[in-house]
Amino acid sequence: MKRKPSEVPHISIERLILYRRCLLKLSCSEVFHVSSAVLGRITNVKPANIRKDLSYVGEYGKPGYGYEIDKLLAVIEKIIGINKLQRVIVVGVGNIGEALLCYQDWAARGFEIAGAFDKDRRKMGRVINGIEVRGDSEVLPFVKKEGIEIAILATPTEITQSKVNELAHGGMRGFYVFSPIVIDVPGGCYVENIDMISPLEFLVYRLKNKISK
Amino acid sequence: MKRKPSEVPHISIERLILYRRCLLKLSCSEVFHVSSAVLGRITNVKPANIRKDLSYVGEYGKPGYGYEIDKLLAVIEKIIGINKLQRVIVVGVGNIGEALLCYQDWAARGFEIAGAFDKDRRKMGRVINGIEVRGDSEVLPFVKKEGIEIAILATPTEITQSKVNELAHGGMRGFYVFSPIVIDVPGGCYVENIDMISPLEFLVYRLKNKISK
DNA sequence: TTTCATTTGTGAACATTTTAACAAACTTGA
DNA sequence: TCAAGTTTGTTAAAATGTTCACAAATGAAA
Ligand SMILES: NC(=O)c1ccc[n+]([C@@H]2O[C@H](COP(=O)([O-])OP(=O)(O)OC[C@H]3O[C@@H](n4cnc5c(N)ncnc54)[C@H](O)[C@@H]3O)[C@@H](O)[C@H]2O)c1
Ligand SMILES: NC(=O)c1ccc[n+]([C@@H]2O[C@H](COP(=O)([O-])OP(=O)(O)OC[C@H]3O[C@@H](n4cnc5c(N)ncnc54)[C@H](O)[C@@H]3O)[C@@H](O)[C@H]2O)c1
Repeated sequence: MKRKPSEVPHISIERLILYRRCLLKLSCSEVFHVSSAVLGRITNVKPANIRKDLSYVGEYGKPGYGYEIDKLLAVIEKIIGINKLQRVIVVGVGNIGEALLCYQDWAARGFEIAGAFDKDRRKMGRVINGIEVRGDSEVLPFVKKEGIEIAILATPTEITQSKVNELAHGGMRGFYVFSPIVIDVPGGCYVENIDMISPLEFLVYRLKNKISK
Repeated sequence: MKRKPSEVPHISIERLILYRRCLLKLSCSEVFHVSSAVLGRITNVKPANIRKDLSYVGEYGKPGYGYEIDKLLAVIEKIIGINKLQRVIVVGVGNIGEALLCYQDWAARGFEIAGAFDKDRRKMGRVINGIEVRGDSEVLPFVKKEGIEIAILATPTEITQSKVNELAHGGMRGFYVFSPIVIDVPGGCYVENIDMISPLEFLVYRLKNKISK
């Protein structure tokens, strides 16, 4: 029941991303194929659910054998669109921004931090993990020149929305935002938001009510 | 249609957490009540959905008027279990751990970082944002003495699972884990996991396929 | 080659979640 | 006090997501 990528349920895409993460690890070992049962044990997803997710993107498994890991990885990465390197920028090099610059696995996940920007003069010019922090005013020329479409925002909550507006106006299309607020973007732009604290609040709820998920 | 808390759909709980975040901001302004229509505009959730979520936890709205913000906040916080201060520890004071210690809004969200632990001698003894970093070996006595039930883990991916095992064995019940791996916990323990990179991968997919959510 | 044990892909049943619609309840202002 | 306007809580229908169960396909062993 192969569908066009845009018709794959969002929730299946989210699981595909999870499968990929686990497959990447498997592919470093001496295993070359994996069954939905085994992948299910690794990911905590029911095998039938995995097979259905994978059926949306084509038929890549062999009965009695399972899925070839490398082939499956390639297919998932193609569907998600991370089969080629994604170059992104980081705006706001504070606590979170600096942690992101120091993250070691960007390349393994298919990303490259092409540039980092902060308006604080004390941060400008610093080189963190090989990435130079530039002045905030350089961001628009930079992304235009480098053809960057995605920005990660780790700016103070109060200024994040206006920063998004400014970047969207300058042609930025995707925003990954760490501020715990609901962000508006103009048409043709897309935003993903994480609130790093919400899952902790959910954990408190689960603990209190003994909910195992 | 009031249910026991444990029967409120998980997805409604997640939205309650979102509502709370927005209500907290509203409560700082001069507004005292809010309708599902207005809250819907703020949160990007359809009003009917909001009313249904709230109906699971009781009837707190007045027709023709809306919901009293303070009352609603109290109810949501009671349901989630964050009506009293939650004391947690941070294990692993690297990039993420340090960012967490520096986060300014813990108190506003109902949390307190009661302690921080790292095994690196260079970090031990440092005081970050008023929180002393202790040696890793002190963690079990500390949590026993202080009655801490929840740990935030920002340790290197390779050691996170074993750290969870150790803490679970020592009586820790809830784990909030930043390593991008699936974590196993013994019965009676609960884990929430975030992979800070996955949402970015999802953003790439949405951008490629023009999916507005 | 044949048999046996696996495992896929999928249709159908089941479960959950969202949405629309509206009577009833409340506020406001005349 | 009453009428007009607003907004809730709830029902039922629609939409979406999960799980089951099994025929068909394949690999592996004899
Ligand atoms: N630190 C955490 O653990 C944590 C946890 C949850 C959420 N958050 C959220 O993440 C966001 C970032 O948090 P943080 O702790 O890294 O903040 P931070 O204050 O440490 O860093 C913000 C950085 O943005 C820079 N900045 C300010 N205005 C700018 C501009 N116009 N252009 C470019 N850079 C600018 C500042 O100079 C600073 O370096 C905040 O919205 C915060 O609420 C952080
Ligand atoms: N940095 C990021 O932006 C980022 C992004 C995505 C995911 N993550 C994940 O978050 C986790 C933490 O990342 P990080 O960048 O903060 O790592 P980090 O290496 O900067 O910090 C890890 C800290 O844990 C300490 N540690 C090691 N063993 C310990 C032990 N047994 N007990 C206590 N402390 C111990 C180390 O001394 C170090 O200070 C990793 O799993 C990483 O993959 C980080």
